[in-house]
Amino acid sequence: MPARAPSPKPSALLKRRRGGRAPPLTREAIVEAALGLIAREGLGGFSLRNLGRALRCEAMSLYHLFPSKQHLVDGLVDHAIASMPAPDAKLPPRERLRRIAHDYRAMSRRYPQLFSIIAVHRLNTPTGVAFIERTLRVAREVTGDDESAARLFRTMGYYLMGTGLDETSGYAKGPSAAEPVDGAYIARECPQLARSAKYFAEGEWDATFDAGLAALLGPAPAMRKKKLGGKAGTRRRR
Amino acid sequence: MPARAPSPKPSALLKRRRGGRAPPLTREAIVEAALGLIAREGLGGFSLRNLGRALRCEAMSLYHLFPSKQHLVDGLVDHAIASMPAPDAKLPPRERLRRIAHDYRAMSRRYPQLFSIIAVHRLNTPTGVAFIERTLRVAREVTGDDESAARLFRTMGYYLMGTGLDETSGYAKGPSAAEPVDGAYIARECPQLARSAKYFAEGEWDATFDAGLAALLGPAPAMRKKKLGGKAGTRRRR
DNA sequence: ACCTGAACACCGTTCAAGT
DNA sequence: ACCTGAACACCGTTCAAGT
Repeated sequence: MPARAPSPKPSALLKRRRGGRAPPLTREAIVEAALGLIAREGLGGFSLRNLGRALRCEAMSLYHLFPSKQHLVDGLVDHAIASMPAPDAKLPPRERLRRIAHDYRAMSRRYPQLFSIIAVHRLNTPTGVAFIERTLRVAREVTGDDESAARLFRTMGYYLMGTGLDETSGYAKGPSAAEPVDGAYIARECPQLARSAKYFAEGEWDATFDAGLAALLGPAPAMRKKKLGGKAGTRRRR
Repeated sequence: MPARAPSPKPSALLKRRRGGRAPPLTREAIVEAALGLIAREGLGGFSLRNLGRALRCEAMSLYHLFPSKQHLVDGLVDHAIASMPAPDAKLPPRERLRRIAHDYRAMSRRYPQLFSIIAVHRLNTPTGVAFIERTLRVAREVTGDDESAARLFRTMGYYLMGTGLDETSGYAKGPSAAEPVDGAYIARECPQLARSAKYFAEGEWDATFDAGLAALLGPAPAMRKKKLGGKAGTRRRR
């Protein structure tokens, strides 16, 4: 807690909104502030009281725009889902689906702290079902029948969920055992894990992701420039 | 909260442990009680105070066996990981790896409420790294080289993580939008989603899981009895 | 050595009250 | 109409105290 109002009368600061020229509270302002708060402090710091402090209002004022914290979380998830671009209609269907997978992964990296909520949140808002419908239609173009399209959508979704969670909250950054084993123990007891460690490093994540995606979706088209060294990677930004 | 001590003096009940013949508190007893509490009430009900009530002791007594709630969570994850059987050494490597995947999925269904914690928990206890080492060795037998083995382990892990989360906490059972769209909206705006709904039903989960696993790992060996209708499923129990 | 219970610094949410 | 702040029923954890 570095800079938390050294003023002796914090209530004077909190009054700013009503007395001063502060813009009125809006849903968008609250969503932006919440995303910033989560990005800075993680989900552990995401409380309505902290959010009120960031917005210079009382926590309970937020209930005027969002009837509960759950409604606000829905707004955050919608914001993240809506941040994904529409797939480029000029690409062949299989490449469009591959792009969607890369765009989803890019989204998980744009909202790393929020992603553990996004991953298991039902997408049954208008924004959410629009994303699902759009993706299912591309899958249908790829497979040519509804059943295979549904299964491809689902298995690709499992894979994207797991990848995003592992990369944002999992082995690399997630909660560790309170008393983890040390490197000497690994070297002694787990030789295959020791030999695998270099392929688990962050620099290998792109190649691993593309390998799994190719297995689920079919191989990517031959690279235009030869001999890139197998580092396909996620190139698109947003 | 159906049956919560109608007695007018709950403190008398809490005293039972010290005065009576109650067995002493052990780590195992606490882990079992915590798993039961989570299974009954979900992670939302998993507090040290509730756990103390289930064990008829003060919440603070738990600190004697586990220095923090995080240490207890490590114990729960270890318990779940240790519940998976060792793979049958008589099977060919690829089938052994497929079994491990099915065993992991079975574990996620044995601890559905806990699984959202298991999925992102680093497995760096002795039990955890033993599971990783054992699985990596099978993957190494399948691929024949360390790099492909590491990537196969990782991508299969992503897939298992996503599957387990989706089946235990995701679209089917997970948190819903506070104000979801209704069926009429889906039928009108999302025809491909409407056509896909039947393949998303719980009865299709086994077939979908096996389809994705076959894509990542290679097809399962031909079924012994012909014309089973594509419903391979997860047969082993534990 | 093992367990207790008051206390501390937090939560989300309700509600009567202010302007 | 919009915002406040006290209050309620919870958290994990600390700590001095009991037996």
